[in-house]
Amino acid sequence: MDQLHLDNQLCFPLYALSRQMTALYRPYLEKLELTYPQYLVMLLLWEHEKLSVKEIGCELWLDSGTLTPLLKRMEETGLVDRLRCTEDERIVHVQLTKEGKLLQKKAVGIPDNIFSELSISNVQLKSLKKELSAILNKLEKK
Amino acid sequence: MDQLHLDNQLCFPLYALSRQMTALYRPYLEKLELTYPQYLVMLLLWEHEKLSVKEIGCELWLDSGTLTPLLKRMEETGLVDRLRCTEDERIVHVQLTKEGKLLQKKAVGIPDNIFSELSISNVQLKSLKKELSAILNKLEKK
DNA sequence: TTGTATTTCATTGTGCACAATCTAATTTCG
DNA sequence: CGAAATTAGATTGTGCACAATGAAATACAA
Repeated sequence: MDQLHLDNQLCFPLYALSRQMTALYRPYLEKLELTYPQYLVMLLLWEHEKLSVKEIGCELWLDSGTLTPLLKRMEETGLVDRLRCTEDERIVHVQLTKEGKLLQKKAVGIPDNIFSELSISNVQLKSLKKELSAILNKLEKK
Repeated sequence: MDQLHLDNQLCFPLYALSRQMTALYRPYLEKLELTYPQYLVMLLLWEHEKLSVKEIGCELWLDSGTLTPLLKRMEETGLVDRLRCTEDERIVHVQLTKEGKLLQKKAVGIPDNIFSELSISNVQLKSLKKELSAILNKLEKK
């Protein structure tokens, strides 16, 4: 029954570390009044002028049941606008408000701060990221 | 602003892969009527006759706000007993019922099934687990 | 011993995640 | 064209996570 020991599970450190990493981000994100998933949406929208809910979900591996209420909260706090597409009314486009765009300035330092708290080498960080991404991309999206 | 690109974040693949991994477990765990965090509690209790809520939280990095309702649900489904300690009434001990112990037989095959779905080498799996655990253990528990 | 601090768990409230279901819009195909 | 299938989001319900607070029991110090 060795496989059933917690120590022998890959998934557990993945699960635990993922939560602890978002806990590392939390104090920084609180200053911007963002949660970690909201921060991920902001990262996407700082890169792309306009994205549909579908596109955001595709990037973040999240479905509308998660994104719809999350984006509504972000709309309420004035970070994004949600616009029903006129050509295809099934689609909702999301884009940053002026305030949302300005928030980028306050977020610039976050990755460096997190990195320094981790105290691992840049090389190791990148190889780890690569390994995790490789596994992730092998898992089929339903 | 390169650091603010989704692709350059370590935390994102960690977050996304963690969720996708629990999604891999889901079909197997549904047959046992367990969620992934409940499965982690079962792993601990299959190894240890009796654990306090505190000890479970310490192992899984979860607090009572998460564990209390989770353990109550597991008590309702008949997997565990929750017993207030008589020597120190602040403590609640958790232990498996007969049914809970028997469930181990049905769970034995799960890790191998997950492993085969991942299609990565055993060596890579172990080194990855080790790296993640190392980072995790460097992060201070509050 | 008595007041204070600490420990352990429970409770409340908010925000994800995600399955299941629904609605409306669009596409496809006979 | 018109019915059936597909697609994009929204809704509902359940179960985590976790901050903040509270309550009760124990430890500890003066």
